[in-house]
Amino acid sequence: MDVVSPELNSLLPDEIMDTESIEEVPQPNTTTVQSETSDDTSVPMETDTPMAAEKLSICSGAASSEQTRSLTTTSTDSILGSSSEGQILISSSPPSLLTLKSALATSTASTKTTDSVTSTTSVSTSGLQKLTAPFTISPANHQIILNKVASSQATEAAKTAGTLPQVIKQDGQKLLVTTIGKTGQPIVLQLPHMGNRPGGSQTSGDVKSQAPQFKVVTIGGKELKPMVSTPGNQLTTLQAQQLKTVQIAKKSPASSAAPIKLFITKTVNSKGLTPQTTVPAGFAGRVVTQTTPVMPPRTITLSDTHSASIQSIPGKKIAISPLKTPSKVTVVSVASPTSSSSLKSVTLPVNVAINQQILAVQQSTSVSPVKVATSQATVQNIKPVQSVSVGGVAASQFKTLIPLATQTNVQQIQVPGSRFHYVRLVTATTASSTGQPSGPSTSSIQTAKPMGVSTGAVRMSVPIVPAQTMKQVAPKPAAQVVTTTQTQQRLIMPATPLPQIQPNFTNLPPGTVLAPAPGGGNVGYAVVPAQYVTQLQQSPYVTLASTGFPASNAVQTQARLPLNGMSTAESTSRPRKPCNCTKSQCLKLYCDCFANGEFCNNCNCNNCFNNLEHETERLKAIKTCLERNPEAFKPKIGKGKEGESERRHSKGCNCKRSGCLKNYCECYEAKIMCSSICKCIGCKNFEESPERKTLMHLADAAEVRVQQQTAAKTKLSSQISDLLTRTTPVISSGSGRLPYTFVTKEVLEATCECLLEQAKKAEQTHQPQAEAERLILEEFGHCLMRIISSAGKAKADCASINC
DNA sequence: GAGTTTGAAACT
DNA sequence: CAGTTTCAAACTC
Repeated sequence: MDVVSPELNSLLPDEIMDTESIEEVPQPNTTTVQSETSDDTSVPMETDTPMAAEKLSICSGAASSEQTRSLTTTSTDSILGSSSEGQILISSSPPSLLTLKSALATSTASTKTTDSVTSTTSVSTSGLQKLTAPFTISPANHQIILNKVASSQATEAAKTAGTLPQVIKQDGQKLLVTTIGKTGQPIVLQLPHMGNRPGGSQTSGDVKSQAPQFKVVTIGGKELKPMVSTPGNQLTTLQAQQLKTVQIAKKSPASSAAPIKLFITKTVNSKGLTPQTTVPAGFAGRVVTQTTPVMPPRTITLSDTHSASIQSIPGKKIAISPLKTPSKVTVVSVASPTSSSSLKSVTLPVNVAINQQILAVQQSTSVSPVKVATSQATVQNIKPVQSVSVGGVAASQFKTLIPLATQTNVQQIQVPGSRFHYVRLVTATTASSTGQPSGPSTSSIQTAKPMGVSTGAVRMSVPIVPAQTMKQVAPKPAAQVVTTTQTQQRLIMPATPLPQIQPNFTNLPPGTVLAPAPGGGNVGYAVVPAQYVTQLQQSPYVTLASTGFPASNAVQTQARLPLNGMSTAESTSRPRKPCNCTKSQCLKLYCDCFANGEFCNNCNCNNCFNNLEHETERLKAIKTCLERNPEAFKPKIGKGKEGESERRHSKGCNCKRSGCLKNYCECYEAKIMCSSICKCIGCKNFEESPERKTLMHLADAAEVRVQQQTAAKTKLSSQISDLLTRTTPVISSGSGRLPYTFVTKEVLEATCECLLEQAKKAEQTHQPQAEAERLILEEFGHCLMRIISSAGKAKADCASINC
């Protein structure tokens, strides 16, 4: 296997490297990949951090650099590889590592895209190596973006490169992958494109400015010419933080199909901060990274299943914003509308398995149900039009699944001041014009039937929805929240037309859900950043707006980030602690509720602004926090470096007096050891620490005691309850309580007979009514006395036998 | 429950 | 970036 230089590998995100289950799936079928330049203007995605960008692009043109590789649409296996070091490799070899195939390869479970026809794309390295990557081409304008960086940068870069729309032809189309530069040098992989597409670029000029060190090479026919060349692109070392982008643009030659782009962008943080990867859908394919022998193989799988009948839909884009939390996985599936769509069957599964992030986007028409395979080898038939695939995810990882129920145009929406990316979904009917309201009116929100994908660790994220936003896009009754039988999936919220939302986007807090899209049966569900994880269903705090709710009462969703250092199950099962803030108005990170992305609920705080009533202030506060620290809402406990503890504090603690053995210490509180990045003094929170061990033993013992006590209480309660249920109710009588079961039906009948007899007697004797009543009541009293007497006697007998 | 301690967050 | 202040949770009594 051909491997790009280790230095390049080092640039790849760690998440990518963690990906497992590289699967070779030779795809015999070679199908035509068509993509067409779309008029859609992609919404630039925010960049987590300004960085130098390194870009891999598969573009038309001849590769000039030494590490140039060609991607050819042939029946061979193609490999896109990246090393753990953040290096992105596109290597091909007969025994290809990377396979672009229609099904999600991660799972052995059969993932069938019944309607889709797999096209094979081969990647050849310098003509010496060929990699076949079968993939399906999505409708026009579909874009797949794996991006941690602002899309704007990528867009700009694309503009500079002048290679926006890329077209992959069915046969013989050649893709050259040029790895330019050595260590740290930007690599651009770009599919051959038909022509420039102004405004359609996903990349922004920021790339150039921020990351002068990337080089884009377009391969046009046999001629290779550098698309972008910056001074630093040759062998210079990348900046501390570098952006890597893999862009694959597909464009149908003459068809109306819009180009499909695949961007894999990574920002490499010199500090080793958790990089994030976003995979926009629209293109299935599998990128297998890590061919480096030294590094454990990590795989990014992009499976692109494309039926031969597939026709690209112009203006259709899917951009998945980078995940806020590395440990979260966002899965977005966009389903084509069942309506009269030109598309007969489109399956655009994108399965990306990245260390802690997996983004899977699969798009298909309603006509062709798609099976989704999860990493757990779980294959489900999702409703037609919806399919989500997730692969290779660790159990503890957070994942967000947001199916998009309709054929939609997806646009990235950037919220100024935040790093969150939003996805806009536009129904197919209005797909023609991007950026315009797709739906007839917001008032009509159709029933959305989001599907959850069964992945053990998958959970739906429910972003916080500001009331303000919801006022405009308040979910209509039809909106449905569907959860699968699987454990951790949660919510799905319908996407709303951009125009309605957009005005508020600047104020949207991270995790805001784009609301239900209007328009006929085409309701899209937009995901929103995984930043906020929902408390839906499980949480008593969650309030979902329901049908008929006035806009002002619109959804108040309790969103919650995974508690730091806690697993999903833990965070969800453990009740949230109410805060006691008094001065911060619960709008600063002092407030745990706010810090966790939650609204205050049942708290003890004073002058709380962390609620819908003060959404403006709240949004402003969120923005302020993010400006101050973009990582502010990220979990503090993340994955440590290789060889270190699995979990560690992202910043480390600064304890001075607690010895890091009290809950003052965030590390100790998270039940993790202090790490090298901690600045604590007198730390005793390390593996061999006797104090810590003692403390742990005590804690364990205490926990055991608590559990035992709880169990005992539970058992006792159960017994009492059982006893009460079995024991008939009693009536009080003197010293004790007598079971009223003595008042049986027979007793009642007898009593009534006695009373009737008394009445008859009075009637026969022609007693006045008053006298008759008195006699009856008197008899009733006698009856009661006899009953009580009998009950008392029975009780005594029962007690004597200890019953 | 009040007061103290602690360290993160916020501020300068 | 370092020092200081503010803040709320953790802790003690």
